Order: sequence, then structure tokens, then C-alpha cells
Amino acid sequence: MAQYSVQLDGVFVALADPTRRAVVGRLGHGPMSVGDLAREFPMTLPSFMKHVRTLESNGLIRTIKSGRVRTCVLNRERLALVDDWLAEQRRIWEGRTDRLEQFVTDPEENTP
Amino acid sequence: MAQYSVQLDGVFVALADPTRRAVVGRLGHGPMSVGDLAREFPMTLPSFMKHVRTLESNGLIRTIKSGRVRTCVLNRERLALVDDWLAEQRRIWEGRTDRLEQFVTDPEENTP
DNA sequence: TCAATAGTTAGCTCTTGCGCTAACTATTGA
DNA sequence: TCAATAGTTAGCGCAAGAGCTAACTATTGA
Repeated sequence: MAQYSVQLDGVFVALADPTRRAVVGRLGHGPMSVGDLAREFPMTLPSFMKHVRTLESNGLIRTIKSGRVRTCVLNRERLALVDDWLAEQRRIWEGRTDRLEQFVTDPEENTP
Repeated sequence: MAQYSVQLDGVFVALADPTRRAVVGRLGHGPMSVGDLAREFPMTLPSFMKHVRTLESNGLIRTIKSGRVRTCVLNRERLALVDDWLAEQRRIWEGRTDRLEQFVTDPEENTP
């Protein structure tokens, strides 16, 4: 459970950067080499590589080096963690008594 | 669309911190004052307040001050942005030809 | 009216994140 | 064999993030 939380944290941190989200989007179309990916972003290769490493170390992608080319593959299962978290939030707020609506309708009631 | 991306970015940044995710979870049960929320986290009130401000400025919660008490309310609609993003990712990878499976099955084929 | 409560502001430290350049290794193909 | 290609490593600078303390304001309730 703590483990789960650490993983979730890594996934959210990885996705908090627009470049990395774009990479995820790009890899949704299929595997791609680091160089081909990098060409689409306005930064140097070493900078881009850091994003690749972040995505990989947080499990969102896997990479395989063959010859001098490193190919990146999306790891879709990892994105499911976000889905799960959202589902849990929904479960929480659907399970509660309807205090939110009460509050919005009549704020006084909740600050006695 | 750029606007959308900026908002999405804020949401992911806000959710990248475990304290802030926990606050979102906590507020799923209903509105709560800053003080009551803060009591559940191992940090000082000023530190905690920064998280509250981050959540608020990124639209994940709203806060209302009444007297000396500031009450926090979850803004569920904002979380839907994450849902939408995930849905788009799914749309992308379902729309593509099945290169991922090919790659996983036979990596050589994709690095000619 | 005055002490306690609830939050706020200012300002500091320390770490991490994101970008860069320069220089390097390893592979490839002519 | 040797130049071009693809990535890697090292190290720097700067900005932002997350925490803290100290001192402050505003409200409340006895």
C-alpha cells in the first residue's frame, strides 16, 4: 500500500511535465527511437534524455537499445494507476453523505 | 487548446504531491477547514497552507473564508480533466495500427 | 476586554528539476 | 578504415518547490 503510493507518486510526477505527457501521447502511436522523438521537441538531446529516463524509471515507458538506437515503448499498464486513483476518488465522494451539496447551498450550516 | 493544456498541466502538477493528493482524497468526504485538514499532516500550518493555495490556484479546490475559518471544498469537475486526458490516450493507442504488439513480439522487426 | 484561536505574511534554507554545453563512446555504412 | 550518426556522461546555472521559524492580523468567546 505504501509501495502503491510511491508508484502512484512517480507516475504523477512523471506526467506533471508537458514534454513527458507529449512523449506518452506520441508513443501511443507506436514505439519510436529517442532521436526521432527528440526531434519533435525544442530542446537538446541530453535534456530530452532526462525526460526519457524519468519516464522509464517511473515505469511509464520501457526502452530497448539495439545497436546505437534506443527505442521507447509505452507501458500502458502504468497509466492504469491513474485510472485507479481517479476511480477511488469517485468511490470516496459517492460513498459520502451529501455534505458537499449542503455546503454549497447553505455555507452557514457547515461553519457553526 | 493551449489553454486546455495549461490547465491540464496545473492539475497534474498539483496532483504530483502526495500531500495534495491526500487533501483531495480527504475533501472527497466533504468540506473541511484548513486547520482540521492540516492537523492530519506532519507539517506546520504555513507549509500546509502553500499546498492549499496550490490546489486552489490550479482549480482543484475552492475555499471560502467565513470569520476566521477558511473552509476547503473539492472541485470535482477539475479532476475530470485527468479523465479526459486518459481517455484521449486510450483513443490514440486504440486508433493506431498494432505496432506495439508487433514490437513486443518481435523487436528486430522495428529496428531495421 | 482580553486571551485564545485560526490563519496569514515575510523571509530563510535546502533540494530538486530542467535546461544548457562540451566532450566522450559506440555503431554503422560507404 | 574513417566519417557520420546515435546516444551518453559530466558538470554547470538558474528557478521553483517544499519545508521551516518568527511575527503578525483578525475573530471569537468567556
